[in-house]
Amino acid sequence: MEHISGIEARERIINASRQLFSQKGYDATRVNDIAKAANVNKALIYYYFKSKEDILDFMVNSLLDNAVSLTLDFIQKNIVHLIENGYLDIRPDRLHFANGEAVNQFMQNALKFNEQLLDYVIENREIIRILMLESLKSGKHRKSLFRLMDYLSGSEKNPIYKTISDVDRDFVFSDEMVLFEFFFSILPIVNFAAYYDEYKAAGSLSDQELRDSFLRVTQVICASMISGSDILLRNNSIKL
Amino acid sequence: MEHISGIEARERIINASRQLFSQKGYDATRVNDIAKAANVNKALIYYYFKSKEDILDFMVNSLLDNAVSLTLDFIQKNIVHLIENGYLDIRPDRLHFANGEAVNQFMQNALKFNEQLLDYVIENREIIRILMLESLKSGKHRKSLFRLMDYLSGSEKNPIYKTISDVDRDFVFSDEMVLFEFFFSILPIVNFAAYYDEYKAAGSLSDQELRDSFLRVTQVICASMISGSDILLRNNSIKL
Amino acid sequence: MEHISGIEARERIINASRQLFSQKGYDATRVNDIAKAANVNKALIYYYFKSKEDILDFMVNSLLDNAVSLTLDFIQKNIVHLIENGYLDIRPDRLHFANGEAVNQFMQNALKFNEQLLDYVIENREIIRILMLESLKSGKHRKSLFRLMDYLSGSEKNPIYKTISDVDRDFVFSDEMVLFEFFFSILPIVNFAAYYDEYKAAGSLSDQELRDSFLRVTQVICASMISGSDILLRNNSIKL
Amino acid sequence: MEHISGIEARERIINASRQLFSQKGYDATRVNDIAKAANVNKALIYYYFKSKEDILDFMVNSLLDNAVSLTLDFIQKNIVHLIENGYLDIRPDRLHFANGEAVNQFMQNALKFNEQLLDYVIENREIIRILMLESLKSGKHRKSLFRLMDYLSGSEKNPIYKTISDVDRDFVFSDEMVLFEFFFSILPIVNFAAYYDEYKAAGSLSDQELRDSFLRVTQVICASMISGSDILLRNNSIKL
DNA sequence: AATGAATGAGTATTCATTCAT
DNA sequence: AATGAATGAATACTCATTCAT
Repeated sequence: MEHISGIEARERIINASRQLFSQKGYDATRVNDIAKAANVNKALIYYYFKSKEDILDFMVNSLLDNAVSLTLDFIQKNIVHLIENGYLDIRPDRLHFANGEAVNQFMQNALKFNEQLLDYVIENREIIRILMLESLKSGKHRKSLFRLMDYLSGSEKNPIYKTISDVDRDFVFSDEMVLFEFFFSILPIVNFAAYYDEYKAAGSLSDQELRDSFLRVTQVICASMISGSDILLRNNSIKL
Repeated sequence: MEHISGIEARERIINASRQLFSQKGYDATRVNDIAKAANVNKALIYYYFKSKEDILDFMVNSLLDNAVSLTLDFIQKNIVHLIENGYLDIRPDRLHFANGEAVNQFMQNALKFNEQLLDYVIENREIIRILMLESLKSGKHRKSLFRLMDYLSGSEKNPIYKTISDVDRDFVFSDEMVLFEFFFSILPIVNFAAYYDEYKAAGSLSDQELRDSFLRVTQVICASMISGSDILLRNNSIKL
Repeated sequence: MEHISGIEARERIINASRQLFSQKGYDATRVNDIAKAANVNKALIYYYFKSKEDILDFMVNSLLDNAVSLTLDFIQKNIVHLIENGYLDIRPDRLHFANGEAVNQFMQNALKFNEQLLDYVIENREIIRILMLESLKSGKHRKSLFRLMDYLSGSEKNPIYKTISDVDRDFVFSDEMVLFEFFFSILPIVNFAAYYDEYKAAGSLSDQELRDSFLRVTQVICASMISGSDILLRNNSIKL
Repeated sequence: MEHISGIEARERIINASRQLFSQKGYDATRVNDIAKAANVNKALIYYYFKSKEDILDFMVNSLLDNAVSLTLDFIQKNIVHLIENGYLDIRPDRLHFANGEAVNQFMQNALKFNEQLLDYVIENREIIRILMLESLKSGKHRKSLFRLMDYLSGSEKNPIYKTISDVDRDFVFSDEMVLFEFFFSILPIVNFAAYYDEYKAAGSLSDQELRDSFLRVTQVICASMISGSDILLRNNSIKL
């Protein structure tokens, strides 16, 4: 078997694995099939990776690393700046902005971030699917998805927390805010990516419409966290 | 092997399967392990079920049937009644209520329904997990989760649509509303159930607190669909 | 595949394994070959044994157990009796007998024991071969052969030592005696069994002649341990 | 990978192979492991050796050649001289010496030879181990160890026989003597070397003590072949 | 002399399923 | 209804060897 194109064998193995893991799940994917799809000798897979699981680990880790750096970048460029200048105060229940101007700027930047994030997850939806699949099982990657949630918690090890904490000493994540963020922000995005193709096949929206619709709702959710919105969390107008 | 308790062998097989499928995923679960966990002879599994897949099918189908009848019941008892009496008009972007009284009644009933639904999915979270797991793969059950979305679409075959349509001839589901409902209502609940144990292990909330927090947010999302809320969908204040 | 004869499948697997391990060594024996030789389905081997190594373990352990019980039996019936009646005193360098009569009786019994032992090892020479093979490697059975040597050492756990010690309080194995016994008694017998077929093929002796010749030499070695023989161990006529 | 020391790659390959073959056996040794242990590229092994087996052959052959020349040297310098001068007559059952002086000289020289031989085999115990390991299998080297026995047989091709035969026309090896020599002289030495490390780990003797003990017993065995010893072979005092 | 990449044929082990009783 | 034994087809992984440079 020759170097068919410039894409190196190792690269082809990763691509084929991603596609197959994403389609059939890790367990149902056969190393044989990866070899065929990647057009390499089966043994070569073991030349580059210690085991089938090693391929999975590699992919999961790269994804998480990327997602986190994307988020950190946003916070660094936006939240930090607003807090430093006194335009934003993060309280347990809401984000409090100094004025409408600050709100507008935040919402605009949030939109940009969400657009960027959405594009990233849609592009990487195969790995996201794998990540979800594995996080639902009891194996090694059960907690992988929850690593994302860790970035919503207040630990010194959490770079996101630390970044905000450095400029806002009083800052604290409330449990309910974390839950809200996780189940109504992170997971919807992850789900959106994971079920993107399914959803598109089922619905009538185009790529662009689908993306925009989702973004709009994302902004709604985002807005609901801002003080002044009549949608409130705990101890507020809505009683259980 | 004797009848250790009154629980029949078939029942034990189903329980063991549910637990194992939920933990390790269908593919990674071995018929051998099911036999051991159910404390039955491996061959007996094939006496009760045609194949390993047959066990999965059985469980997925019973869950979906239950979830749908639960929802239909809610709609029958609430939505239908409100529409018939002219208190509610479902429009593409929002739910329009005749007065505050109607809103209050709706929100109260929605809360009851969500409580009921939440309890149901938490109790059946193992099967939900399996359902998610399988819906992420390309196999037979890939579309199982999307069957739920079908109940948000306007098809004569959809009993929910039909039920509402019977009392509101103009009624139509807008694409964006379906998307909103699916990604920000159904999927969060499904995810909540699927990740319930993981989330509890990671966070600090008790069963009750966790459930209440989630319900509160659920109400927020629900409220955002009601006209008068300042959170609006398409063609509204939030521009992309 | 049917029950071809009365010999059960498990038995056939063991026999085939013994033969193949003995011929080619454990590592060079293929589970496939065992299956063919035993005329069973390859998977059936894993029904009866956890792994290829498990078969080896089973065989090595049965052999050692048998050999030890054979030896214990001899000591119980002979040595113990002689010591109790004051006919034999085991000293660090030699066996001291009360009179020629005792020597004769001992030598006769030793001959019987050696005959029995020789027949046993020749019959089980395949496993002995395996045992030697494995004891030369660094794996799990490296020390298996040395378990035999343990029966020449003075430990309360050693049933042979204990048996003799019970009737002769002063009794002690000298290091040199153990070495002598091990390298010039046990190992020659083990080697004899292991190389039996090779030796026969190379030499001109019949089964009977070969066996008798070896026995005669065995007796010589045995006799050399008796006081009065002019062949002496440490601190004796032969100086280095 | 660079030339780490002056030891050439080929040398390092041989050393690594010897060690690994000796530890794990030929079959269980991987070419990969040899490459790592020798700190050379795997392909380089095939530059120096035709195949894995080729490495084994090389080592086995060098050992045997050395051992034989060592023995021939001893016979040339001692036995031949004694026979020529009429001091020694080799008969089927025993070595007959003309007088005590001749016996003493022989025993002294035998001791020297045994010391030399012992040092040689201990130093080369890794290869000896390999030789034993392979001689127990059915492969190409099954007969390697028996090549040593060939030097005890009366064939014109046997340089040892020829050397003695040249000075003692009546000389003949009796079958029983060959058996005695092989199982109670050659094999114990070979075994001693093969199990040297194991034995040392198990026992309490130092290198020096262990070597001396073994030598002493060797002399005992040697002495038992001399006429006048009361330990006799066939047709003698010990009857079966 | 040296090496990173590649490969065909295996190798132990597993697994869902079936059979005979 | 229940079971111990049996099986064909895989399955992940290995290994000695070769190739191209």
